[in-house]
Amino acid sequence: MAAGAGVSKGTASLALSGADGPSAATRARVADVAARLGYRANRPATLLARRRTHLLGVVMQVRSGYHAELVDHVQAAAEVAGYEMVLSPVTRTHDEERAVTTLLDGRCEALLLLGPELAVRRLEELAARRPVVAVGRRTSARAVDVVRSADDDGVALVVEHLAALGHRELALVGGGSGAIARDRRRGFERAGARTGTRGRLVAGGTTEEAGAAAVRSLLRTPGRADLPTALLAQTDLVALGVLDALADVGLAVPGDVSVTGYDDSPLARLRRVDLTSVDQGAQAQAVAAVTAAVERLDGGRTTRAEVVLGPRLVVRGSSGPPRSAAAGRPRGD
Amino acid sequence: MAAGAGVSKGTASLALSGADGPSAATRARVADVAARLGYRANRPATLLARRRTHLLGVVMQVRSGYHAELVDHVQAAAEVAGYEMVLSPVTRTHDEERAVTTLLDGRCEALLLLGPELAVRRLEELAARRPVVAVGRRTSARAVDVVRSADDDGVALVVEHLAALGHRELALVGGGSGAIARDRRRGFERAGARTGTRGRLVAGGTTEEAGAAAVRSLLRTPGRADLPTALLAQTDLVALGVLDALADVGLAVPGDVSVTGYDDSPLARLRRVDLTSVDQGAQAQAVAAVTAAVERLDGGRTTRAEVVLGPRLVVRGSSGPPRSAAAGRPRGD
DNA sequence: TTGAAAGCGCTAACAA
DNA sequence: TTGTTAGCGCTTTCAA
Repeated sequence: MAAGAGVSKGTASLALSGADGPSAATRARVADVAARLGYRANRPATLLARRRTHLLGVVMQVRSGYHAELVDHVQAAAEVAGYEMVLSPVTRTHDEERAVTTLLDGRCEALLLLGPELAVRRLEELAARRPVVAVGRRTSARAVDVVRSADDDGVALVVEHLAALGHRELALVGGGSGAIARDRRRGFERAGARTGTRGRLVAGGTTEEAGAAAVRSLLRTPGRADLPTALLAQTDLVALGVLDALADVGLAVPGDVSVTGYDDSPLARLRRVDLTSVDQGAQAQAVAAVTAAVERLDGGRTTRAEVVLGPRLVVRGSSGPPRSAAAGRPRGD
Repeated sequence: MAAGAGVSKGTASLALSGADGPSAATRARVADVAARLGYRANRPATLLARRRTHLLGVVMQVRSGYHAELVDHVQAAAEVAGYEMVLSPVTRTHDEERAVTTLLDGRCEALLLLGPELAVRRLEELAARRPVVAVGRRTSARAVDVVRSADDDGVALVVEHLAALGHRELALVGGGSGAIARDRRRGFERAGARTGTRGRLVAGGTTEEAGAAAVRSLLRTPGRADLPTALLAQTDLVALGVLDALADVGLAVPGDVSVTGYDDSPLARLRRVDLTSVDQGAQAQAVAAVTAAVERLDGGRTTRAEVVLGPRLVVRGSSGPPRSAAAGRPRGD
C-alpha cells in the first residue's frame, strides 16, 4: 500500500490519519492508492501501536429496550466526541463482570455501565483504573460518575398530575431495595405530603406478574370502599400487570382506577396499552454519560460528577379523574 | 509477569493459553503469578499476533427485541464452539455497511448478519472475503449461507389453526416486497387452497399504524357482511395495530374477529395482548448460524448452506371459533 | 516534507 | 520442557 503510492509506511499512516506533515500532493496520492486497493487499517495493529485507543466501552443488558435506546444515543454522542463505542452485552452466559473484563482487555479508555449491578467495591476498583460512569442508577462508589434521572421528581410529577385530576388515595406499586426504588418511594411520600394525598405502598417486584399480584393483594384487603383511586407502578412492565389484574376483576381504567407506569418504554406508547408514564430522557442521559467520560479523559477532571436529569411526565389514556371527582363536578368541565 | 514466574514470555504465553508444552509445575506457577498480578493479556496484541482471531462478528439492529434474543443465543453458541462474539449494532448513526466494516476491520473471521438489508452484490463481495451467514432472511447471494425459519410453513400453521376453529374467510394483513413477505404470502395462498378457506390480501406495512390502517380500509369495503372472520398480521406489531382498530369500532376479539401475529415477541406474551403468534425459534436459529460459520471456518465446507427451520404455532387468546361456527355448534363442545 | 527505525505486547516457530 | 527470536501491521519518534 505504501509502496504503491511510492511513500514510506510512516508517511502513508500520517496521510491516512489526516495528521499534518504530508503535503497535499502526497495526501491525495495516498488516498487514491488506498481507495483503489480497498485498503483498510488492521484494527488490532492500530490499537496496539497507538498511545490512546479512543475507545468507550459500554455494558448493556442486551434484552433491555431501554438500554438499546441509550446505546443508540451513546453511539452518536461518542462519535461527535471523537471516540468509538464498543459494546459488551450482558447475556445469559456472560454476566456483568465478564462484560466489563472484555472491555478492559480490549483497552477501552472508559467504561459506561448501564444500570450496573456490580458491588460498590468492585465499581471502585474499576474506577481506580479508568473513568467509570454509572448510567441510570445511583451508586455510592467513590470516583464513579453517575448520570441518572431524578427518580423522586419523576414520581412527584405523577403524584401531582393525579392530585390535579382529583385523586386523593394513591398507591405506589413495586419496589425492592435498590437505589432506584428508594428514590421513587421518597418522591412518592414527599409529593404526597405536599399535595395532601394519602399514599400507601404495595410491595411488588419488577415484572408483569408482580404487578398483577400486587393488585390482587390490594383487593383482598378489607375495607374495599377506600381502595386507592390511582395506582402508580414503578415500571411500565409492572403497570401492564396492574392493568391486567384490574381487567380481570372488571375494574375500568381510568374510570374506576387510574394507572401510571415509569420509563415511557415503547410498551407504554402502544395504543392498546396507552399508559401515562415518565420519560427519563435517554438521549440526554447518553450525552451526559459520554461527556462525563470525555471530561475525565481529555478535560482532566478528577472530581466525582453526578448528573441528575429532570424526568418528563407523558400523559396518556390510563390516567383520568376519579369517579367521585367526576361525579362531584359539573359535567363537561 | 513472565519474569515474576521465572519463565520466558513464550512459556508464559503457552501456559496461560493452556497449550501443551509447559509442565504442570510451570503451569501452576505461571497461573499463580498471573492471578497475583491481576495479569490480563492485551487483546489487540493477542489479536495481532495470532494467526487466527476466532472472532465471530454479528450485525444486529440494536432496537430489535428479536435480534437481542438471537444475540443472546449466538453468544452462548459461539462460546461452545470456541469462538468469541463481537457485536456491531446498527443505530441511527451507523448503518449496516458501517457495522460490517467495523467487524471486518476488527478481523472477525465470519459475519453473521441478522436480517440483512445489504444489496445482493454487496453480500457476495463480502462472502468472497469470508464466511457470511444471513439470519432470518432469504437471499439469492451466492456463497452466503442462510438460516431462516420457513415463513410459508409458519403462516400455513396459522391458517390451519384458524380453519380447524371453523374460519372460512381469512385475510393476510401486511406485506411489502421483501423475501419474507413473499414467503408468507405464498404460504397463505397454498394453505388456503389446501384447507378450503377463502383468503384475501390487505396491503400494509410493518408498523402498528399500518395494521390499524389496513383494518380501516377493510371496513370501508362494501359488502361488510362477508368480512373475514380472522386477520393474520405479518408481525406482532402489525397485529397490535389491528387489535386497536378493531377495538375502536367495537369489534370483539376473538368473538367477532380472530387476530394472529408473527414472531412470538415479548409483546405477544403480554397478558394484555395475549396474541396467537408464530415462534421462529431464536435459539435454534442462533445455533444453526454459528454452526454454519464454524463449518466453513473449521470444517472446510465451501458449498452454500441453507438451513430452514420449522416454526411453531403458539396459540393464545386472540384466536377462537368464529361466531357462525360457535352458533352452529352445540353449546359447550 | 519525508524516510528510517524502534516498538506496541503478544504468538509461534525453532533451537537448545 | 524451556528459552530465544522473529514477526503480526501499525504509529510515532527522530534524522535527514
